[in-house]
Amino acid sequence: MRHLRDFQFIEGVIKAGSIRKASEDMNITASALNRRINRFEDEFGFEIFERLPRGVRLNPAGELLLHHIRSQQSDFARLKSQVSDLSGVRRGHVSVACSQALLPFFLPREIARYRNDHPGVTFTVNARDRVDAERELSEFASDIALVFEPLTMVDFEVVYAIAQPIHAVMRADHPLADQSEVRLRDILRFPYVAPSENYAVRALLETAVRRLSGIEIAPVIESESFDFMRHYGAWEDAISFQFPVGLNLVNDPQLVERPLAKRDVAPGNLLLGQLRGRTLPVASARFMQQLMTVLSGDLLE
Amino acid sequence: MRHLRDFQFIEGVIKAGSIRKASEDMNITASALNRRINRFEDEFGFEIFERLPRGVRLNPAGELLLHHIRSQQSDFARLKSQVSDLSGVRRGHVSVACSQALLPFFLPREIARYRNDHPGVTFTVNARDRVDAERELSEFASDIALVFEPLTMVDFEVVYAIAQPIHAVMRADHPLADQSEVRLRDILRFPYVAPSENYAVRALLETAVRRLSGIEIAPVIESESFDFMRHYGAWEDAISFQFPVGLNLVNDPQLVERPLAKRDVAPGNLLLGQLRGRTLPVASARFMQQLMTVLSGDLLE
DNA sequence: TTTAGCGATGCAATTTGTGCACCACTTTTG
DNA sequence: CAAAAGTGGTGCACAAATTGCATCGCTAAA
Repeated sequence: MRHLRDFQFIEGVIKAGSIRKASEDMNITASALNRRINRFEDEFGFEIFERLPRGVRLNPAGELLLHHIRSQQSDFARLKSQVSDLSGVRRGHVSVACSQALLPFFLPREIARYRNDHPGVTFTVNARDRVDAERELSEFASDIALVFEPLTMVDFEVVYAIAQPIHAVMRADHPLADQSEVRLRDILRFPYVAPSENYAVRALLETAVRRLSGIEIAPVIESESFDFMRHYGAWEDAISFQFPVGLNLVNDPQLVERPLAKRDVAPGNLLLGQLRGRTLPVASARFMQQLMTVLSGDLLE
Repeated sequence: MRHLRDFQFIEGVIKAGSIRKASEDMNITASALNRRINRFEDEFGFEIFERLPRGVRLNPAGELLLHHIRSQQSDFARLKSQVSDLSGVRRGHVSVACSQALLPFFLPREIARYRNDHPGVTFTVNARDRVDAERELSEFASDIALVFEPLTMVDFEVVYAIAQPIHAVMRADHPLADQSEVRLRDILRFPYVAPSENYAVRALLETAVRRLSGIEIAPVIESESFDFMRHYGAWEDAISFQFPVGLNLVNDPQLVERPLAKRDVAPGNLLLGQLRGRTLPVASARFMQQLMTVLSGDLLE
């Protein structure tokens, strides 16, 4: 669109780091691009770039402008999707940043269900940790985030939160498998695998174990991949940990899941969120609505 | 700004109702303006105007676009104000749509206090009824609304609500003046003035009186101007009604105010609000913050 | 039926944007 | 220490987009 062209050029310069480099990327002469930038700054009333000997860099005013540009592009995309909506076209794109745990079962199921009703809607799904997820939201790179307790919460607006007790996953013939809930103290006597430190499951386990003084957490395997840990159980009889939303063991007769006793370990919080103050495109808003519905339903089961 | 020019032209056409009329208002030929509109619709991918024999009118897609335009202009203004803020300029403009009752004392006092700290900030204040106030918010014509219980609430986001019991205003030598609170039944025996039907005070009184079957509300004067009604008390010994936030009788020895008994008349709700989902300019957000503080303080007094 | 007002369009004039060559400057490189 | 390789900025001629004018076809009001 015509009215966003200056913004696109500005974005290009930001990404390239210099006007000349950007000009090569964008099929325009450096001089023309330079004049566009200068004219914009003139009309805007403020400089937005620092001129350095090796290129340009955004100044604080430029940072604000960049956020405005991103927000504006996203707004305009939403407008177009709304308009095609009322023309009966029903298209759109949803991008989700989520914790690893949701990749194998939960999100595929939900996205398939959504696309069954709205085949014109496409998706982007990326695994992101809590910090990156929030950053993606604020850069308008993702519409929706679904993560476990982000650390920093300035731009993250929690739309829905659901407590997730940690479950222990073990073989069906494991000595603890006949208990309806398992005690942390019992688990620590058997081999177990655990995620590395910057994952919510590990943080909660550490906190809980620290209360049982004298015991230290000592997984036989430490990994960042929940997928790996879940499959490892097929080879060694070791307990792994997962949030229920990441589990779907009904078809696997070899494995069972048992919740950890609530008095031992605090539950994690699965947070469904978006960029604070942002109005989502129709498709994303509807998908978020579906997630809320299914999450609150899971709670009731 | 350059990138908003198409939008300004579109707005002009909407306001004028025809391309030719708009072209006269905006120093451009009808043909050029016509081509701008057509080109925009081309690039946008949808028509936004219905072509009628006597001019043009927005179609539904155009209505959505118009809202986008308004929102965009307001966003850009906010961006500029933020940027000048970090240049240390501290300027801005706040526009308030409010109930009549707040015009004589409350808003003048608060605005003066705000401008004492921020002399660069200018204000627009307009008296609007509940429906018009909400419409102004959604058209980005006002930033903040301060009204008594708007009827329709779709676009009105209540930021702060405070209950306001109706007070009776009477001469200091009135027979009821020695009571700390007055009963509705007693008041109805004396002459009183009341606002016309579409004001919250009147609606609450009607509801209350309707419970006292057999009695009908019968003001000796009915007016839309609270100012007039308050001053009328100087000429005839009649009771008038007001919300406390609209009163400031400490300097007037002739008049006293007494709350109506709570069990007789429900209190009104003074609602401080903005357009749902909108991020206000810095100046407006700060002024709103001040209003919240003072309103919650008034509650404690 | 006439008339007045509307949006659309072809064409020439004009304004605006672009590319090229070059400048002044700073950091990196030899 | 000097040359080289970057950078953003600028004057000038040319290309492209925009505008204004005249005019068409159309519809509702007079």
